[in-house]
Amino acid sequence: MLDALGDPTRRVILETLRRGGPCSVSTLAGQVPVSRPAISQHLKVLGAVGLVRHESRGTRNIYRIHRTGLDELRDWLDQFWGDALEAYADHIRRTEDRTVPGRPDVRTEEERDEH
Amino acid sequence: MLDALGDPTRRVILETLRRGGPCSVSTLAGQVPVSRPAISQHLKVLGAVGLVRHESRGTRNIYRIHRTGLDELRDWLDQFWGDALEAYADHIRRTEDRTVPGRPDVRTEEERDEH
DNA sequence: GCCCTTGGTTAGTGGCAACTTACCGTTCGT
DNA sequence: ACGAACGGTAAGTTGCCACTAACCAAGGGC
Repeated sequence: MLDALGDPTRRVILETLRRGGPCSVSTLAGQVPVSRPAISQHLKVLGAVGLVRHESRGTRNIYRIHRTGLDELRDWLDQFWGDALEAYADHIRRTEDRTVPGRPDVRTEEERDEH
Repeated sequence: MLDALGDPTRRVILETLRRGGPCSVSTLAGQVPVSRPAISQHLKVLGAVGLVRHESRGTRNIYRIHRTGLDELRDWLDQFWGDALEAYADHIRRTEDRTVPGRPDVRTEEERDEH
């Protein structure tokens, strides 16, 4: 998924499909500075992770953006965020009992965050 | 940004920071199957795109996840989505006048989507 | 003072993946 | 039926990047 989005030309392909709407492989190859076979290979990768769908129309294959992959990315992002915040809260909680007894404002190094 | 997330070991590093909270470089190197210099280089990349922040503590550098990069990713995702839908609507609108006159339910091939 | 720890940087190497060229099957037009 | 357009696949090359080893600088503890 993120591997698929990691390649710049694949992002250009997605961007082209986004701006121009559904498009055939040759047309796509005309707008992206790369050979047609390369486009095919990239589309294969993009299709494998659900970022793109294609539809045969005669000899032409029309490709379009598909939301499955993007939804997946969004879910990953949301979960990553939530879990990160939770883990951070845990981290604070873990280090909280290291407060020096009797001197509540003196703390171990690890609790201090930001600067 | 997406280039930074494109590398698997970088994602492992992020995941480790997410699960364990803020962490020093050596500790990180102990949990990720890669040498310490590699970790440093990856952290440099992650820091450059705002996915990570570090804080010097003596000789140790404590790294933690930073939201800037993730926010940027979310924004990109939202904008990409919105624009894609809009572009798709445009595409429909463009092909709409190709409807066969007098037979509103007969349409040119290009308007049909999903199967 | 010294030494050990920590970590960023450099130089060099290996492997992978992006790209092109060539080929082949399919489908449309005539 | 024949040729052309379209597009997927295979084979081969190249360039980039992830990784390691070696070196160096800065702090902390004794």
